[in-house]
Amino acid sequence: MTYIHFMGRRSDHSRAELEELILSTGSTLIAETGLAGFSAREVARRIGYSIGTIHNVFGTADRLVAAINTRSFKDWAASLRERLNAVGPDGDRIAALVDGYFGFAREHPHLWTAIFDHRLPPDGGLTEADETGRALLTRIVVEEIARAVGCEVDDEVAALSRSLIATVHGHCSFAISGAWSLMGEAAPEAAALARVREALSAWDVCLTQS
Amino acid sequence: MTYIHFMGRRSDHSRAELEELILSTGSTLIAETGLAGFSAREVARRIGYSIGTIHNVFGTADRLVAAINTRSFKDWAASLRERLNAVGPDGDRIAALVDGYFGFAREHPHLWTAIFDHRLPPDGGLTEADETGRALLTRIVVEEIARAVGCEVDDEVAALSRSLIATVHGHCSFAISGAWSLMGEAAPEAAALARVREALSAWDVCLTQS
DNA sequence: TATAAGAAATAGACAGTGCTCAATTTGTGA
DNA sequence: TCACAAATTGAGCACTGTCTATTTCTTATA
Repeated sequence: MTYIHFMGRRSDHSRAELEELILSTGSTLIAETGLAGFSAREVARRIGYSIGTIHNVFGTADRLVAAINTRSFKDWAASLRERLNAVGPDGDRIAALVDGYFGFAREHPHLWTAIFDHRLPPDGGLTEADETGRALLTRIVVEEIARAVGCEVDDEVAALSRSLIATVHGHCSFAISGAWSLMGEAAPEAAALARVREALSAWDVCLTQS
Repeated sequence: MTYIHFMGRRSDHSRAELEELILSTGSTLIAETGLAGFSAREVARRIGYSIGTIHNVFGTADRLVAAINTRSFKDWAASLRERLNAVGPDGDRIAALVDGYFGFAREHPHLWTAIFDHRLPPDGGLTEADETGRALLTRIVVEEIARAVGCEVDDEVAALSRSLIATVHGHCSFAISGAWSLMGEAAPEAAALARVREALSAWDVCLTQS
C-alpha cells in the first residue's frame, strides 16, 4: 500500500508535469529566440525553478534541446497528417506533402531550423524515444510515396522516399535560411514540387518498361 | 614622402598577415573540433596574440566565423573547378559536379557543416566580399548546367541550377549529418545524381516539345 | 507519534565563453 | 632624441553549462 507518486519535496509539479513544463517552455524559448538564443538557465528562470532542476530532469542542455526537437518533429508529423486528411484520398497528396514540409518550416522557422542545426556531442546519441518519435515523419512520407507509385512499401520505395525528402529538404533549407532570396529565387516550394514530380514520373516510366 | 604602410608597433606580422594567420588558424580549429568547439579565445591562444587583437581585426566572433566560412566556400569552388578540368570537356561533367559537392563535404565535414550551421545575428548581414566569394560556387554550377542543356545562361537556367543545387545539398546534408545512415541509406550520392539527371532530361523533353 | 531514511530541489562554485576599454607598449616621423 | 599615434594587451563584466554539497520535504518505519 505504498504511494510511489509523490516522493519529492515539492508538490507544485509531479515529475511528469515538470518534464512537460520544461519541454514546452524550452520550445517556446527556441521559437522566440532561435537555437543561438537558447539557454537552459533562461528556461529555469521562466519556470521558477533553479538550473539544477533542469539538470536533474534532462541531464544535459544538449539532451534537453534534443527532446525539444523530437517534440517539434512530432508536431510536424501531426500537421502533415492533418493536411493529408484535409485533401482526402483523391486530392493532390504529393503537393500536400511538400506544402506540409514547407508549411511547418514557414510557421515555426526557429523550431524547424533548430532541428537541423543542433548536433549532439559525439558520445551521446539520441534516445530510443527520440529515434522513434522522429521516424514518424519518414514513415508518413514512405506510405504516401508507395501509394503514389502504386506499390507495396519495400526497400526500393523507402529509398526513393528518403531521396525525395532530401530533395524537398534542400529546397526548404535554402528558402528558410534566406540563402535563396539572395539568389533571387521566387518559388522554392514550386521548384521542389517540380523535382519530386519528375522523379515520380521517371519511376513510373521505369516500372512500365520492366 | 610619407610611408603609410608600417604604422603599427609589432613587426611580427603586417595587418594582412595577421588576418591570414587568424583566418587559417580559425579554419583549422573548426576543422578539428567543429563549430561547437570553436572559440575566438582559443584562436588567440594558438597564434600567441591576445583576445583583443582578434576583435580589432574581425570585430566579432560571428564575423570571424563568417569569414572562415567564406574561405571554405572558395576552397570548395576551387576543388570543383579542378574536378571539372580533370574530367575534360567530353567527360561526365554533371557527375563531376555532384561528386565535387559531396567530395568537399566528405573531406572536410566540420568545415562544410559549419558553413550551413552558422547564423549571423539578425542585424549584421554578410560583407560584400563574403557575398561575392560565396557566389562563385553557384556561378560554376549555373555555367555547367547551361552547358549541359545547351542553352545560354538566362534566368530560367539559373533557377533550374539553384533547384539542382538544393537537391544535391539536401542529399549531402543528410549524408554528412548521419541522419541518412540511421535510415539505412547506402548511396546518397548516387540518389542525388539520379534526381539531377531526371530533372535535366525532363528539361530536355520540355525544350524539344516547345 | 516520533524518527530515520531518502529523494527532489537548491545554492553556489568552477571553468569556460564573448565583448569592452583604459592602460600600455613600441615603431615611426619630426 | 622626442613625441605621437597606432597596435596590443588583459583585467573586468555578464554570461554560459556542468557538477557537488547541502537543504528541505515526504514517506516509511520503529
